[in-house]
Amino acid sequence: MERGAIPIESIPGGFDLQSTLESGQTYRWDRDDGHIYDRTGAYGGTAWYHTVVDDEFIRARQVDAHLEWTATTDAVPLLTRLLRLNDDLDAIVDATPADPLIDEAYETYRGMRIVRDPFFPCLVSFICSAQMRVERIYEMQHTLAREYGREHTVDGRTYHAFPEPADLATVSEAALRDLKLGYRAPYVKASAAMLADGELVPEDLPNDYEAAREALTVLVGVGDKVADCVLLFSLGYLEAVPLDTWIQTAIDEYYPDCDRGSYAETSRAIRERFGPYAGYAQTYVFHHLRHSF
DNA sequence: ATCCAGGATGTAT
DNA sequence: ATACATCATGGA
Repeated sequence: MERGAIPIESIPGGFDLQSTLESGQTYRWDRDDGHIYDRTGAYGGTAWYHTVVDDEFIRARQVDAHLEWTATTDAVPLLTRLLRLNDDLDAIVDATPADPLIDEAYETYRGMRIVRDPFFPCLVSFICSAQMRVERIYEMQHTLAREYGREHTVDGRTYHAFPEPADLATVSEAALRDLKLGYRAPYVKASAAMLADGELVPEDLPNDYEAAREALTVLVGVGDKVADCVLLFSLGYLEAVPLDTWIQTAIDEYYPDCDRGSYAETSRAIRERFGPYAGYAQTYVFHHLRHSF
């Protein structure tokens, strides 16, 4: 195992590991203490988190102004990619128009970053997110990894990667339903098969945001909202604004003029108001609304 | 018991 | 294009 520490001061705009990993963006990091998704605790905690990505095991925590890690390889490049450590948060905040709600969210959770999750686990987690609580989405992804993900043994303990598309494409729908995926089971299986067959290649998606969103909806169980989540939390389209129930409530209360009736038009109105990093603003507001509840 | 949770799909208009 | 019922599961 290798180990290291990234000084927080070297991360432009600061960093907060807990809010980044426990804000409903990614479902691929587990806390060592087994306590998933602590909605009551204050941020700035020093818990260890771990994940398996690209056949590598990574463990990380934030303490004493450092992002500490141990891993089966040099984790700095991986952490930089997964947690978008090169994003200049100050510049992103500066580029976002002043707004009371967004300013408050940025102030409260400053340091939280958009993640860059691997495509397939991100896709599956948000297909599963339909009409589902965040805590249970987490459970479903954990179960999928445990049942069908490749095993990694580290210090005598077993961890699991997330399954590949081909792994879930060949699983029966009934088996997925047994994992409590409900009506999402056939969606996951069908989309996994499409990816395994190369019917959609994430790397070949158009650069244009709206075109990419439209292209993603060919997958089963993927509408505009899930597509936006994948574009934002995996593919780096920082203007993507997932219009979920929480954000819709915020629109009703704070930005009623942005509600244009349809998803596409409301999305455009929100993006015109909040700019090229509207996805960052959305994620801060989403987390702020849920966490302050 | 009834409602709701990071929605999408099939069908009818 | 838009409106509606339907889709599992578990917690409040």
